[in-house]
Amino acid sequence: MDINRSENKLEESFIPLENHFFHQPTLELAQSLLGCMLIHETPEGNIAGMIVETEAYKGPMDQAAHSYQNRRTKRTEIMFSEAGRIYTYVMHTHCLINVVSGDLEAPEAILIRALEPVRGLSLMQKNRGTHDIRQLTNGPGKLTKALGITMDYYGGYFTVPPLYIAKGSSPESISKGTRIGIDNSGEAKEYPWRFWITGNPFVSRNTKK
DNA sequence: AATCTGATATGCT
DNA sequence: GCATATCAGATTT
Repeated sequence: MDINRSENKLEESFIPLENHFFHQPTLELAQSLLGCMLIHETPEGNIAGMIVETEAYKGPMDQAAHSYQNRRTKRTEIMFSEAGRIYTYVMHTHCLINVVSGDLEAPEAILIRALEPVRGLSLMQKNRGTHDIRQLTNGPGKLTKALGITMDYYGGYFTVPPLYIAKGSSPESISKGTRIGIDNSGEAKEYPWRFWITGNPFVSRNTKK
C-alpha cells in the first residue's frame, strides 16, 4: 500500500483544452479564457485556479507589448509561434505567465493576471507563505508563485500536463478596462484590453475604470 | 508614497 | 561595461 499516493487517487482530474480553442482572435480568446481552469500537476499534488482576469497584448502595433514593432529576441521568440503555447518571462523578482495567441508569426499573447483558488489551497499557502486566501493568486506574480510556475515552462503547451488549461464555467458577466502598469506606452495605455469576471473578489485591482 | 528586490532588454559612454 | 526601464510585490514610512 502506498500511503503517499492515496490522497491523489480520488482527486478529480481536469481535461486539457483542445488546441483549436486557442485559435481565435486574441481579444476574443482573452475573454474566453475567463472561467477556465489553470492546472499545475506537481509531485506534491495538483494545484488549480479559475482564471478571473486577463490582459491582451497584440503584436507589432501595441506599444505596450514586448513584441512591439515585431521586436524579436530570445525572450519574445515564443510569441511568434502557434497559439496555445506558454510564454513566461521575468519581471523584477517575479515570473509572469502568458498564453500565446494569434496566427503563426503574429506575436500576440494574453497575460493571466489573476486566479480564484480552486484546488491545492494548502500547497498555494505554502508556496506563497501566507494563509490569506484573498492574497494567494490576485496578481500575475502571485499566481505563478502559488502554482509553482517557473521559467522552465517557457515554450511549453497549455494543452498537455503538467501545466495546462481546462474548460471551466462561463462567467455571468465580463468587465473590461485599461491595462495595468503600462503608463509609458503612449496611446496603447488607453486600449480597453483588460478583462475580468465582473464582481469577482480575486481580480488584482478593483473596478475603477 | 517611498524603497528594495533583480532577470532581461536596450541604449549609452 | 554600465545605466536605466520594465505587463510587481512586499515592506516600511
